[in-house]
Amino acid sequence: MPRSKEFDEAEVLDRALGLFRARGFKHTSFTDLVGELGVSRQSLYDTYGDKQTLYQTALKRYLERAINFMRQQFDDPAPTREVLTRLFDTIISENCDHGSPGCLMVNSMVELSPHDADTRALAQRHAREVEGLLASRLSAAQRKGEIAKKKDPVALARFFYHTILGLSVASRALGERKTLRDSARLALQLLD
Amino acid sequence: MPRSKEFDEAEVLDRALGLFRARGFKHTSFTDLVGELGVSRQSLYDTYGDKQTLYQTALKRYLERAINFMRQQFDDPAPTREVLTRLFDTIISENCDHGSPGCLMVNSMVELSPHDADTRALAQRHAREVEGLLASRLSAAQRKGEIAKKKDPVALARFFYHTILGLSVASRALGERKTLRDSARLALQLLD
DNA sequence: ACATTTCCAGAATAAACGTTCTATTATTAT
DNA sequence: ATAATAATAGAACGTTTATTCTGGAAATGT
Repeated sequence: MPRSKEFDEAEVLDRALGLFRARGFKHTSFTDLVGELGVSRQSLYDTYGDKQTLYQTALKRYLERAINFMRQQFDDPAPTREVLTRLFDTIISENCDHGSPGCLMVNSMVELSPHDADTRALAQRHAREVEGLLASRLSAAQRKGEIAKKKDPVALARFFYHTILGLSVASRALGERKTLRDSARLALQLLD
Repeated sequence: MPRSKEFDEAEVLDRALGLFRARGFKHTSFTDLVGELGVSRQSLYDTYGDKQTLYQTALKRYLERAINFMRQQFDDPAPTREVLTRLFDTIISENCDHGSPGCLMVNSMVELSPHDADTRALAQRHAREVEGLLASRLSAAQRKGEIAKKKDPVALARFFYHTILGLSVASRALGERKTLRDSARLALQLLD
């Protein structure tokens, strides 16, 4: 019967994700992966398929985690303003504090979306999901009178999503955490 | 004495810029450039240096144009709100309407800034310039009473810059022009 | 003990890459 | 006309790329 795998499939996938996130798809060679993951070339192919498939798998995992995290934050019964503030701060920290890797989805949107239909589809689906979560929380907050009622929650949700995209780019290339937090605070004043 | 160049150096540089902008640095091979610019390999090397230098030259040209355009928009004595609305709309059109090429600076920030110190420096300098232009126009508008006075114009300027970054990413990967315009309108409500 | 399967190290392959070289032709200023 | 420069096409070079192949060592379940 088979010999069992010597590495943790999920953990190695996460480390691959980290490399792709920091360097991008094209700038991460398969040899880089072999060297830095500590797993042999053949094992990587056997386990995850080719480079493109590995990337897509990592990206899907990343998006799933991002959506779950957001859903979980929005389960918090605290005031929406607080919840959103915490969410933005977490996103900024997450993007800034690990050697400026930015967000894998944003990196993919810029590097791959124009050439790769699959990535483009993932990006569009993810955008709709995020906007949906934001919009439903915002309209609930409006019903509870937590935030101003005169703005369209869907438009507001899209705007906040665009803000997150901008902060991710800025964190990758400029990376001044305090400045980004200030920007997030300012964006949230649109709730008034 | 020398034979004169058969191609317009500036025009070919602009076309190279367009290719880099649409596909990114790594995804644009030198052979692509030779094929699509209609200029021979050797002439490209003789005129612009190697691929990296060509890219940097194109990027600098792009940034110079962007700053000049912004400066020119801000020379308009019209109300700041109108000027900013027009500016955002132009940026969105520019990024959306040409086969989703996005913004070359944003693309560079994501693809190259983490590995390349020169690109990173260019990104930071450009960010400061844009923020500076925005901030001075905003504080002038505050003095004239065109917009609310209670917000810090520097923070507001940074926020608007981050908004531009976000819209550029969204235009590249999602590209729904009307949605982006709505977002820009919403961001500008922070002037109240 | 044995068959099975996975691991690993590294060679092999074929294509694409950036870059340089060669050779020829065309144009200009003197 | 001649010397000098720049254009062209395409071969050549050495590297790097993703991927596959080879062969052997290691470990597991029966």
